[in-house]
Amino acid sequence: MTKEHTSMEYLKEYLINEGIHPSYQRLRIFEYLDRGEFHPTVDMIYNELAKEIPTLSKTTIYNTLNLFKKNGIVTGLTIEANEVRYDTNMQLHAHFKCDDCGMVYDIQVEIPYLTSLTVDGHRICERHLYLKGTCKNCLK
Amino acid sequence: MTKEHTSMEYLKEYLINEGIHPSYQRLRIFEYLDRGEFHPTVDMIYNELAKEIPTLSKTTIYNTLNLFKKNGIVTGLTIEANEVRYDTNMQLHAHFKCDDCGMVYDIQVEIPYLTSLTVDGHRICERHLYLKGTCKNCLK
DNA sequence: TATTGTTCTTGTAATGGTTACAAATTTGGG
DNA sequence: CCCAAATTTGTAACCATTACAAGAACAATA
Repeated sequence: MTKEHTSMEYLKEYLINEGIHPSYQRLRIFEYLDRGEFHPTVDMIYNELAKEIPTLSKTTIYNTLNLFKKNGIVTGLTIEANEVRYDTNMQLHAHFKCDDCGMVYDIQVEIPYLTSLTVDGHRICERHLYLKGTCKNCLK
Repeated sequence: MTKEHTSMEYLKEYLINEGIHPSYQRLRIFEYLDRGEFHPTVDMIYNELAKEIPTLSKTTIYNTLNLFKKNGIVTGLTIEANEVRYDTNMQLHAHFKCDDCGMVYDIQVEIPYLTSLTVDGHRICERHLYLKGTCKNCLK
């Protein structure tokens, strides 16, 4: 998915094309993920969506995210050991996490090396580039 | 630390120089980590060392690894959400994890971009490049 | 060498994120 | 409208990690 805000109808089509039955919960979860550079955790998704979907269960969120991952439309970022953040932007890019405020930023990278299909004879399927430090805003 | 096997005496000096009191447990844990490209988990360290140090506690391993991390002589790799692997090689390098056998390989990288101190105005302190796929051996 | 305060280690219990599981609900096709 | 399949839900289980406090080892001093 791109970062532009997209209509529910479009997202529904998108899920169907990716072989995912677009149930109400799945659609809402995907829509929330796709809103921008949120990179939310399961808790963030739950806390936000439970306001509008009172019956929502955390298990559903886990199930849904695992389904999305299996179908390759979402990736989990394990920048920190104790929290997985989810991203719908499947294009090759890096992530910067601020140690102060916890914000995770998308970083566009131009590293031809990363697009290589193999390294030292190993076949590469996934690439994760994580940077940590103090962000722009917290440096002020 | 480099990847060459090093004597206990040298490791002891090294810990002292880094401001870490070299207790027996700390020394043995560090020695185990430094043996090669193991990148072991806490469980691996425990299972291996408990054979020779029957009183060893997992809490000690956690305490020790956290101390090592705080003093900057060890880094935790969060390639997977459910397991942290530990590395004494503090030089900038990437890691490749095989989805089949679970092995984690060191990858030497030559990416000037990664040594940059800032990106998009954020100050970078840590860099992690994780690759996943199928390793050389499992491809056969 | 005995003393004493400090550091280090250990076991148990608590915590928190994730998964397993089975019941309840919703959905789609005939 | 009804039934079978898929989806959602809540509870309980699981597992890695941390909190905590007691016990052991250590270092410094006299």
